Amino acid sequence: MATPLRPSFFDRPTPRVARELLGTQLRTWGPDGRRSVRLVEVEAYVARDPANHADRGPTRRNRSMFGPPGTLYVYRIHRVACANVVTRPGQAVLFRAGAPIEPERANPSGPGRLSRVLGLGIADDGRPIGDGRWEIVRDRPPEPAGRIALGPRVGVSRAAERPLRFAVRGDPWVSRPRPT
DNA sequence: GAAAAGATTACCT
DNA sequence: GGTAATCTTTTCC
Repeated sequence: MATPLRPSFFDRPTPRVARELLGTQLRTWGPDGRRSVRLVEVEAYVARDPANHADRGPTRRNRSMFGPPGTLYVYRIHRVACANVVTRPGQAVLFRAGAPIEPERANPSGPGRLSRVLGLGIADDGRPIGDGRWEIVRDRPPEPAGRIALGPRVGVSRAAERPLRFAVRGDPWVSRPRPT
């Protein structure tokens, strides 16, 4: 009983969407078939947030962040692609880590490795959820609040103190540094 | 047009 | 734990 998340799921406050994404399955389809991970770590990028790529309005890089809820936002940092899902205009949730499902031996711990495992790249920027290329499904109840660790976001130099990182407490696939 | 910074990762000691 | 790799986007002059 796997329920695909619809665009309306994402049209809610970003931190709440982020929290509820923990434990869901993120799936893609590509030349090598289906790839999937179970999300164990995400970060919220919100309004009036200096760490948010969209904080200074639309640019070429972040234009997909102003698309409808459920839009995929992929950007490159150094040599790495990182994937997000848009919630409300100019806000998104970054997929930081997952537990491997398909293939079992993959290492999706870290936003770059997660995108790599799923085959997501710049070419996928702007794709709507459920378009046949990617989807998110819920196949188990949401993680209870007591099993979620909150902490500061990783690698950001501005608004670094805001607790907008969400992770499944104690999960071995959560990336470093592990939140307490 | 030039320069700096970066939502990272891999590999070093 | 620290740092280099590496390259695109953004920002500033």
